[in-house]
Amino acid sequence: MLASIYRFLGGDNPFRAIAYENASRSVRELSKDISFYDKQGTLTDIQGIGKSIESDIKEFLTTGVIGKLEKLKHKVPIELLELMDITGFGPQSLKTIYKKLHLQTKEEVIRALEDGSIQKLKGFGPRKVENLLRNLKLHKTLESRMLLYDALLEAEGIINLLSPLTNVKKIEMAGSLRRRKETIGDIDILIAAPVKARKKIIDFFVSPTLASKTLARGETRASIILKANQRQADIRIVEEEEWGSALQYFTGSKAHNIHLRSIAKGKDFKINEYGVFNIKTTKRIGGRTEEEIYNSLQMQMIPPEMREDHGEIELALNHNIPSLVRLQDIRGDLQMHSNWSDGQLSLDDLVEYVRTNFKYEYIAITDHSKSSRIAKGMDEKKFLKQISAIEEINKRLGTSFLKSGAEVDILSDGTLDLSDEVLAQLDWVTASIHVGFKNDNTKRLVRACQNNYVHCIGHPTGRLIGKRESYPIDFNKLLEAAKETGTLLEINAQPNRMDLHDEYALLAQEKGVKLVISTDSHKASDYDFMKIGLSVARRAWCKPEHIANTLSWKELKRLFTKK
DNA sequence: GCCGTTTTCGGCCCGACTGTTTTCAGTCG
Repeated sequence: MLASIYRFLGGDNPFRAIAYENASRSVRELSKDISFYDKQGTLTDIQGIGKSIESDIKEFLTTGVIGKLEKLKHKVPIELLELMDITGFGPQSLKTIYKKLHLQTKEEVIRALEDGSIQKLKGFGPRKVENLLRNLKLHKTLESRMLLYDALLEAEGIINLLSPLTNVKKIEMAGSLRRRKETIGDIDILIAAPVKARKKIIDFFVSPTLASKTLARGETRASIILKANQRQADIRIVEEEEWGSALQYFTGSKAHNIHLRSIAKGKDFKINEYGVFNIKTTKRIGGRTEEEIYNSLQMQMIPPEMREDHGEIELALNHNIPSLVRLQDIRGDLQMHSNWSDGQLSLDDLVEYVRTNFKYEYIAITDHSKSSRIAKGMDEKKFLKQISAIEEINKRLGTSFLKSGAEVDILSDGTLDLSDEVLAQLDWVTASIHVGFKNDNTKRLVRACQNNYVHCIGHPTGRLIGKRESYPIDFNKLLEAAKETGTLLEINAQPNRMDLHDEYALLAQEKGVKLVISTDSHKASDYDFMKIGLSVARRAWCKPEHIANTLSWKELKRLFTKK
């Protein structure tokens, strides 16, 4: 809020607004609550927080308000500032509208746009007014973001259409999509093509095949609203020799790039989307590959998933970038549902499909337990029957590929929905909470960890992105319990779960709690979700050693000798 | 307002696109 007020006030010091924006972003991205840092007295260790903002935060934590903000609120049309979230409404335009027409609310602005009074102002022509109105409308439909998985599918579709065009030398996703953020605002695609080929590529991109609206089009870039899902997609076209610098630039994040550029500046280099340049000689040093960009600053190449300016640049300068876990490191999927409960495939079909399409060494069938009625949960008797069925299939195939398992419900008191006798006979037990989202579930989860037959806690926070918040939970207590009992935590790879999310997965990784990436699949197309879980792990800076299902089955079971 | 491997003062990423101008300001990513 302070950031947008200062942005609006602008004037003598525009950098104050930027400072507040930076601080606000840092606080938003903290893994722990801000009061934690206050208690520790480490607020000013947070990037972007100095003496002044520290005292603002302290004031807010003790009194619930910031005096400075309350005063400023009376100096600016506070309701108008909301409009700055909408494309086209910058501080200067709003200021003009406010000063000349004395408008106070969003509704008044919309009316003034429609009745032509804004168009009479200097700098507001008919096109601008039309765009502002259109962006206002658009903002409503674009409020929610895409899930990573949906955005990936959409982007792959666009790439498949564009890549066969003449002279498309290279094409790749960029932006938050390439960094694999859990939700995506718009789809960014980068293309390498010679100048003469660009017009045809852009013509195709903005054509009705893909676009329902063209937002902007130039010689090197274009923005459209996709026909398929009414989301925004952008393309940029560069020369092949600019590929690395352009890909680096358009992948971001913004904070990562700004940090990188300031380092470059200190070395008398300049980085832009066209390459790395020596400022003094104006000579181009590199830019054909991303490696050239980072290497020119004596840095290691940084994987896209790490580029958030959360300390990865310092790691790269010290050549300490971890070798992140890769898809080919994953040796098995440990949460899969069959048609014995709510899955679609029979055990036979499931095994055949996975063995044909994946190179796994093992998979665990983890059907639901009896209290999950809606999911056709199974009782003890049925689990015993399934164990024999699995044995029979393994025997017939001459392998031990298929592991018997369960996704057992954690009941309200923290006990489990299956008897220890049956749990003891299963190869793999994941325990999850499926009901009771309102109460603090820390105790339930800790008790589940303490059960000797539980290997893993499934979707530990219970959130559904955009639909349901996590149930209340003291995550640090869960981490302690997991660490103490040697219980693993799941990165559930369902696109709308991604649970643990990247920040919690990072905390677990730092604490030495091992993680498991599982698809929680219910049908054949779900098996692909593994890559979603993998991107969470990579955003949490996980190496293979942090992920238990990169181990062979023998090594995996050895983790539980304590239990 | 924040920050520091040239700096505790003087910087703060940088180029494309749009629309309104008639050479550029505003906005975005």
